[in-house]
Amino acid sequence: MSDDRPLDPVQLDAYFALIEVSSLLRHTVEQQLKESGGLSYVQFQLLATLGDAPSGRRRMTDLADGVVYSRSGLTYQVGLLEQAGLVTRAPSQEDERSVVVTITDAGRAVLATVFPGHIAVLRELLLDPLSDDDVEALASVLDRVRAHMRSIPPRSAAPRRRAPTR
Amino acid sequence: MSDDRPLDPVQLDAYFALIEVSSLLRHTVEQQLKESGGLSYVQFQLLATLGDAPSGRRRMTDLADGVVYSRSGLTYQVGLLEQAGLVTRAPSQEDERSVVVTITDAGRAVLATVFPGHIAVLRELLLDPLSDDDVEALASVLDRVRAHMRSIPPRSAAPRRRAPTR
DNA sequence: GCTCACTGCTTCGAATTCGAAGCACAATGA
DNA sequence: TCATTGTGCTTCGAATTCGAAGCAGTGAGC
Repeated sequence: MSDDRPLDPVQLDAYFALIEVSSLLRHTVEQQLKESGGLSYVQFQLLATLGDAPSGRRRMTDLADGVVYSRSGLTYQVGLLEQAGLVTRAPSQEDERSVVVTITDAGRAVLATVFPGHIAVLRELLLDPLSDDDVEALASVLDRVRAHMRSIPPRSAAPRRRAPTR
Repeated sequence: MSDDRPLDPVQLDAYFALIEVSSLLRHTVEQQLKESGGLSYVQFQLLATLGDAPSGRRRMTDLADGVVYSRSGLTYQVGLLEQAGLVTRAPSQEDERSVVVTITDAGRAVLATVFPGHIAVLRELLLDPLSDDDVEALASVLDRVRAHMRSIPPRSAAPRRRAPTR
């Protein structure tokens, strides 16, 4: 099925540049977040996701999906946020298994504190060297890739306990 | 200096898409590497960098720069690769402080084993939904961003032991 | 109502990660 | 030459990460 020829230089370049740019961006952002609000990148993503949500709440599972993260890691980080008073955890009414996480006022406050610096880093590193058209093009291409990725079943789609080939 | 206005939706979208795409890509690639060759992503990057180098050797520092990684983490991972027999470590002749890492034949073999699957994942996730022009555009924009990032002094550029403001 | 498979989350241990501190060599300059 | 500063790497401890296993609660089928 899949094509064994090597990638051409432009494809390789796109790939390497993507990895390097996102790594560097993430590193810098992480540092800014730590300095200005004592947050890790994941914690910021979680708070931001919650801040966007209708009433500031989401189920653990939905959070994990939005953040590309392992379940256990999520439990850990949400635990830290809870300790810090930035979120609240409570079992769902509808489904006794689910846990609903809610952002607190303190959480929103931290978010507000951290945001300006966050945006400044984005501008400085990512946006400054690009024209509006560039940004548009980048968004357009990556949107398409993202949609494609989401539509593909994850590699280990095998359910938890399932007779293999039987 | 920096502009306090919020980002417009397209800019935000470009940013979020960049993060999500690179995270998902990295996750999937990592998994493929682990299955097919028992390598972590960093280990693969290191081997690939060495494989590209003139005579398969590089100093630790140069490796770290190419990979966006902490020094101590590099020491750890190179240690693992050495244990596995995929690289060799030896002090540099010219500078007694430096350590020169060299890829072994076994290392090249693993690289060769892993590569086809690696490329297949790239195609499947990243390249398939894109036209040649899209890839070209992506590479062009990200190249520019990468060059810009490299030209900016790292945030904590302060030398190791330095009187602060004095 | 019961049973059985599934889902949502947490706990556990092992592996990886980072930054700070330490060690040895190098280079500068008095 | 010798002190002083700087550079390259490693070691150390603490924090984070993941996957596997475990524990309820749900829901489908009988």
